[in-house]
Amino acid sequence: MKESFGSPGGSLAAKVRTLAPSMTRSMQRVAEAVAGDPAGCAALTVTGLAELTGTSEATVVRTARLLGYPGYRDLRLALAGLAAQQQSGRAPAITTDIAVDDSLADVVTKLAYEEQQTLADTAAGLDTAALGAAVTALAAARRTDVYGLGASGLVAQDLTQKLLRIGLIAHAPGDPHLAVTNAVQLRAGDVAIAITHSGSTGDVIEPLRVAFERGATTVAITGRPQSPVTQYADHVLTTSTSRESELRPAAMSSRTSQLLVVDCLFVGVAQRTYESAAPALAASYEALAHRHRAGTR
Amino acid sequence: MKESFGSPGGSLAAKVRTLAPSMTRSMQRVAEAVAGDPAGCAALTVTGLAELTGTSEATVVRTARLLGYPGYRDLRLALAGLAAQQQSGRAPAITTDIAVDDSLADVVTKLAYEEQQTLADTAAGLDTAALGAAVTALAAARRTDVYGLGASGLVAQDLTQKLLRIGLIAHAPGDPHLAVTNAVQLRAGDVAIAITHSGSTGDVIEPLRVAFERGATTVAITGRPQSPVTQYADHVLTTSTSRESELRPAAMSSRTSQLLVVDCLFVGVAQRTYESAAPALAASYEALAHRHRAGTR
DNA sequence: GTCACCTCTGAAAGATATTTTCGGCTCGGC
DNA sequence: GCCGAGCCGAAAATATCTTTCAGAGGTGAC
Repeated sequence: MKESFGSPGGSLAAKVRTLAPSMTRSMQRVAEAVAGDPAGCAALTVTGLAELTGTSEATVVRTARLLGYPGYRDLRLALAGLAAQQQSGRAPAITTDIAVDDSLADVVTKLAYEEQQTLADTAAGLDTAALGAAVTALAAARRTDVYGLGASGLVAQDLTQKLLRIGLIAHAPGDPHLAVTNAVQLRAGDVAIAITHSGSTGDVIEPLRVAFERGATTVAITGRPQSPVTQYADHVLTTSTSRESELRPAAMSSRTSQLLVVDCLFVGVAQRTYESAAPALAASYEALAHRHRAGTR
Repeated sequence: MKESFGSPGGSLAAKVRTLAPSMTRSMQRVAEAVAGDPAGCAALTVTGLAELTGTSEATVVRTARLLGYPGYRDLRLALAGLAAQQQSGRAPAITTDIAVDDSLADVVTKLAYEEQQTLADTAAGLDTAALGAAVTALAAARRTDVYGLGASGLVAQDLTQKLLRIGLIAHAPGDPHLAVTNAVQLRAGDVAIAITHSGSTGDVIEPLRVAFERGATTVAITGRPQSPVTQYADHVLTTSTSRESELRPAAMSSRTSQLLVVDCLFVGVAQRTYESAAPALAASYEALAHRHRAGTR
């Protein structure tokens, strides 16, 4: 299952981070060079870049392909564009990681900044076509299952809650065994969504595989577009991967990224089914009102 | 045809005008095409541009030379850069709400933008002193309860998961009755956190009240600093409230905001308890590793 | 520890794109 | 009408990019 990134203009560094794990050593060297000095690399031919990174032309081309371009030529053009953009638009860039001795005010600033960055990267890297396909499938689904464990499990529940609110039928089984038994019930026209950052969480892949084989439309939300989970996904939605540090585990940024994707799905579905979604939203709001005490003091 | 002056690449149109008189007819055609649609021309090969302008490759190359580039290849790179610059120069300026007939690409952009906004607002409005007090209490707590329902319930679970990962004892009872029975067990030195956007969710206030009366340190994470829940809170952490629209319920932005606050709490606590937190984090990471299948390629 | 297998890697062949060459062509002047 | 100057494009020559293929290196099984 191959998915192309939506906008080639999106942050290249983010793309490199996302795909780095699925790269071989020499490809990583090339990717690093490219992400580190776009302007410099744009001036080089395949051969030049191959020599600079101590690899071969073939590897350079392979890297370009992995980054979503048809070949090196196109990567080079994109690089030139990127360089020009950087030139004009000076990024402010808070570079340092969160340290043990940072003040709380620093922590707040850095966390907020990094999450903003994550959001921007995700938005830039999201494949609108795949998103559209997923939305269409969801809007028409008889029922929807959402699989996710750990931090991703919360995202799965979030999506489920939202879909229920607009009158769709959705489940987010937390127990992997139940997930599989649920998946068996799916058939063509139903939708199954797997959420996993690594893309290789067996307990999440398994129910998706079952759903896939039962003919349901399957969607994977993952940070690794080349990972096992995508084998069984009709549509792949890529979340961004930001560099992690000891104090800020990857789970944190992947959650932010996943939530944005899930929100987009939700809003998309709500648009498509507006006629029924709007009253359903209003109704669920009403139903909760009496649970909140009156005043604000 | 709009051209931006001043930027290094932007002078292309000017260059064309200056040199036009010394150009032959077919070269002018090429120069015009290039100045008129840099982005489009950047996508073409020599042959393509020659066909488009009804001329030959040789003429295209000659034109490139005249414009000051060593050959067409370099002109093309410059063109790509120019196009990217024009692209980015266009201010996005997202003002409008998400509408029913927005394209998915618009939805993605707007959602990302609004969430970024929410993050910035939250970071700016966060009371560092209260945050510090809450962190101190958490770091020293014998045990911690986190109360939240609905969307806030997921945030509560998120915090709980994280605290557990660094070796603290935390619970996020989902059932309001259990929450109260849990709260009864708390005493001085323990911490109770209530998460509610409205600040007036009875089922969340009640356990916090109990905890407060048992002498535990209580924290409220709410969007309404004047709401009932704050009566029983030693420390109040305010989340931002952005304007909501029909397609983007308040729950969405409050969740983003709440998660940032919760992340700050977590990182703060991890800093304070670094000695024990670091190995605990590493250990939980290890434990999960075998749940992920090997390959990614 | 050894073997078989699989993946990664770069050299070289093959395909494209760019540059150069060169001869035909047009157009103005005589 | 004839001549020359310079413009123009077809095609050859070159550079660049892409693909193929076989060896290197690592990994897991036995």
